[in-house]
Amino acid sequence: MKKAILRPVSNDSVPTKAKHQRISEEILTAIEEGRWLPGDQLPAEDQLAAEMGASLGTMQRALRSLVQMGVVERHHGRGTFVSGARAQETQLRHFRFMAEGGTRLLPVFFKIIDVETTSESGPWSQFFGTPDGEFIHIHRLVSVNDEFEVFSEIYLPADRFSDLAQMSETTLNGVSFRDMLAERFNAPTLNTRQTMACQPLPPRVARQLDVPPGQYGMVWTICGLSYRDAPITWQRIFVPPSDRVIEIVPVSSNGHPDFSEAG
Amino acid sequence: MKKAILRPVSNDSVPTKAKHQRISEEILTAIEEGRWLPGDQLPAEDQLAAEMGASLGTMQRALRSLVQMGVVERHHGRGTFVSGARAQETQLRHFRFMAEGGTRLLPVFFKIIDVETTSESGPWSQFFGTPDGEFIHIHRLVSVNDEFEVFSEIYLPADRFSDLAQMSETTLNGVSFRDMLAERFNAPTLNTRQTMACQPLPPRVARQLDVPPGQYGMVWTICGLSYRDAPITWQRIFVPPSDRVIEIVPVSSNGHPDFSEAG
DNA sequence: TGTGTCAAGTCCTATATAGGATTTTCGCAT
DNA sequence: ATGCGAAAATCCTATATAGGACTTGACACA
Repeated sequence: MKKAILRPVSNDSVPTKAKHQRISEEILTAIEEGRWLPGDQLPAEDQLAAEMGASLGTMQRALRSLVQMGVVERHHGRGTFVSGARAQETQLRHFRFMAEGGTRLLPVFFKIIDVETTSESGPWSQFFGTPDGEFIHIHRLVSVNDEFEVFSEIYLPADRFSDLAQMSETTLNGVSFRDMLAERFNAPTLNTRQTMACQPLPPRVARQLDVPPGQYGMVWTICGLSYRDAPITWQRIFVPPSDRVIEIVPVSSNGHPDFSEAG
Repeated sequence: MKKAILRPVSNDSVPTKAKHQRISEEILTAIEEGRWLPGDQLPAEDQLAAEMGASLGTMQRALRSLVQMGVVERHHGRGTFVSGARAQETQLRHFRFMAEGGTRLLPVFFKIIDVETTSESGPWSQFFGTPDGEFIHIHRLVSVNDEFEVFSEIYLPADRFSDLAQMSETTLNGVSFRDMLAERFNAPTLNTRQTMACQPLPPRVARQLDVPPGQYGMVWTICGLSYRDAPITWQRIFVPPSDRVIEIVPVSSNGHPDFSEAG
């Protein structure tokens, strides 16, 4: 290629990003670092544009993309706000439980079985990228709509969430981890990677769920990601089969107004 | 409200849509009606803008949203094209099969077991909104990576796809329905609704898959939607458990460059 | 024949600007 | 106090315009 020769010496292989992208990332970083907290109102778009040396149109485009990511919300005539845990309630569950008619089932009760700290390695340590790290490991029984129960285990990096290990079990009981992590640790779950398989339930789980040993069920793995896809939770949920057809439906990842601009 | 009183009489409760949305829909309609076919190149953006009486910026915004929907593709310096089946290959599978290491498994072989026409009602007729309609009903064995097999049944509305019923089984053997419907019937699957459950496999399925009767497996329902969420396929897939941990991973609905503008 | 250059076609980014729509605030008259 | 109405703050849509970047194909030249 001739052009390669003609290029200036500063050939940063990174193909310079568009301004609206850089702005979008800059704002994301600020939120990620907690300089703006969930619920906070951002400066007005024209003010932001001026501050960051961009035109209004460019700033609007950057903000639109943040809206799509679920990081901020904009309200006509009111302002732009950092999304809180509440806002994400309906978002980003790739799956959710559903009854036969199509009505939605919600996890209503979380009962802690035990909390321990471990440095055991496994898929979770791979997910967190810290093979020798310490993890908080929590077993829970989750009741869905008071109708049936699933067994859940969660791994969290111990260093980042050390405060959590010291919370009493009674404090943790009954709360949604996702909400708690978003509210108390500025670690909202913005995206997930999930896998699912049909396997015999482990003996311990079968015992807890009160099903026969060797019973098949669904094993559902959920990796929770936050800003910039930083890993925050590794979770495995064991779902026993039930004859009242309980289903799991996928929800699109950005929860979103799919194709919001298309109406 | 004062303003309500001052409003003109033509109070169409439909809150007038934005121009870029109307344009986006207009183009979508044209594609939907086959006035532009998959692979076709659309006029240049400035030309389109002129034709439809919009500014360049507005047209670009409309086109961006169509890109996000997966309806068209734009290539810098080349043009804007209606997405074909090929383009959707990586898109919109909420789930896909995956081996333990994370490598992807692809359905490689489709073997037709039988094709029949039925007016039986069921969840499919509800999905299509035609309780008394006729449906083409096809049973297939699908081989994934030559490693394991799943059993699949598909329902299609007979009126729309009558040509299909007349195709010979040998023609249908081995093809992906999604690709075939997109290419031959201008009915690309742009979105899906899926549910999953862990249940005993029906006797017939267990026999076909060569697993013990009563064996638990995953029952996976996929409703395929096309332009404007028009229903096109109702499919149910029966997956036997396997000890080589076969998993199913969700893929975000628009397949996309999730948060494409954020980098 | 192969090669390099140039031009046309196309999409992409960005700006400045104007006006409209929605929500909140606040002062003022009752 | 209460309610009304104007003003301010904010987001939303749309336009016109300028220049840059990528792709393709034609044409001249070796």
